[in-house]
Amino acid sequence: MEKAMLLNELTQGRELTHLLRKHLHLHPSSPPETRHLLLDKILSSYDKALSMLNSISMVQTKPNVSSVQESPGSDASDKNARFKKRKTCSGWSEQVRVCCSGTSFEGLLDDGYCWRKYGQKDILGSNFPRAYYRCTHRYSQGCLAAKQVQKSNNDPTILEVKYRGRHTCSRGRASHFIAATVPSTTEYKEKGDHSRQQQQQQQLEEKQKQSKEILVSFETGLKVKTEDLDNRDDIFPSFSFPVESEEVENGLFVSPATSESNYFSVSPFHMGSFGLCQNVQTSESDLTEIISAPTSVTNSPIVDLDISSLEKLEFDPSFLSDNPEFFY
DNA sequence: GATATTTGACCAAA
DNA sequence: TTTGGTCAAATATC
Repeated sequence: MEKAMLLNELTQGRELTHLLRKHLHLHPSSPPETRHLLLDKILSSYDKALSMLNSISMVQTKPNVSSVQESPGSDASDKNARFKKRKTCSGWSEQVRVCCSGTSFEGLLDDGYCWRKYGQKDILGSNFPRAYYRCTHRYSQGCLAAKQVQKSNNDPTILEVKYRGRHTCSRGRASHFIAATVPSTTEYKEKGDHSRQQQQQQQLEEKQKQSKEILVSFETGLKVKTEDLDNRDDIFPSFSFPVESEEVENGLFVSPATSESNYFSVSPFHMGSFGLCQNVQTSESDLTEIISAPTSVTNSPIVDLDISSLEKLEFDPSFLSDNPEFFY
């Protein structure tokens, strides 16, 4: 499955390159923005492919990449365990990409938990520093959840967030970012589990009514991607876009059977992922539709597009493969 | 005063 | 020796 996705990404990159070439040769007077967008897409596609390769190699070399929380020495509250873990072994296992079309990330980073920043580092080869956060309740409740946030090299509007550990704290905040649970919802669609999916949908709708503030954040433009990860069954319970749901806690939202990327776009300005180019208005009901949009998620490899300015390029991934002649 | 953030230093893995 | 992750003192904010 990952191989197929990888091929898909690489194929997409190749075809986008052809498209760019076509633009350069046949439409030399086309606006430079279009070319830049194509370039961005190509880079994103290869980015994705590379990250897939990385995760695959991680699986091969480290069969057990489970949450660090379960490994000894990861409990930083234990002073004696200080520095025992390091980087690649440290188990940053869940990666989410948050893209903001605006200038502020704060709302998007508010994933429903209380995080406390404890460090920041310049990372070699990265244009932007990486910030380290841990749960505010680390010491009061022994919650070991942590995350690191870094702007993407290729696209500073994208935040790459890696999560580690589970939240064991009793968070007292309203649930946020329902959208984050969407991946699983779409999984159900894929699997044809309609009844369960309907239940999820109802729950989503209820929760949406309870958290209008989320919409404000969404209106600023948000893309969330969960990249796959080997220990999928550990992702969503510890995934830090919480939903106060028994089902979530019990894993109904958990353990997607596939390793496809899950990608969401809920911005009227960023409805750009392949296959998710419907017109969108930002309202609660529409948000629900967006969230449940099946095609956008599993069929859409992460490609950060801003189709708003690239309307002519709207297409579906299947279109790419079904219509290779389009590019020639 | 309590809590959060910043930032230089430290540690250990690579 | 380099570099990522963390600590903790200083500083800022409420």
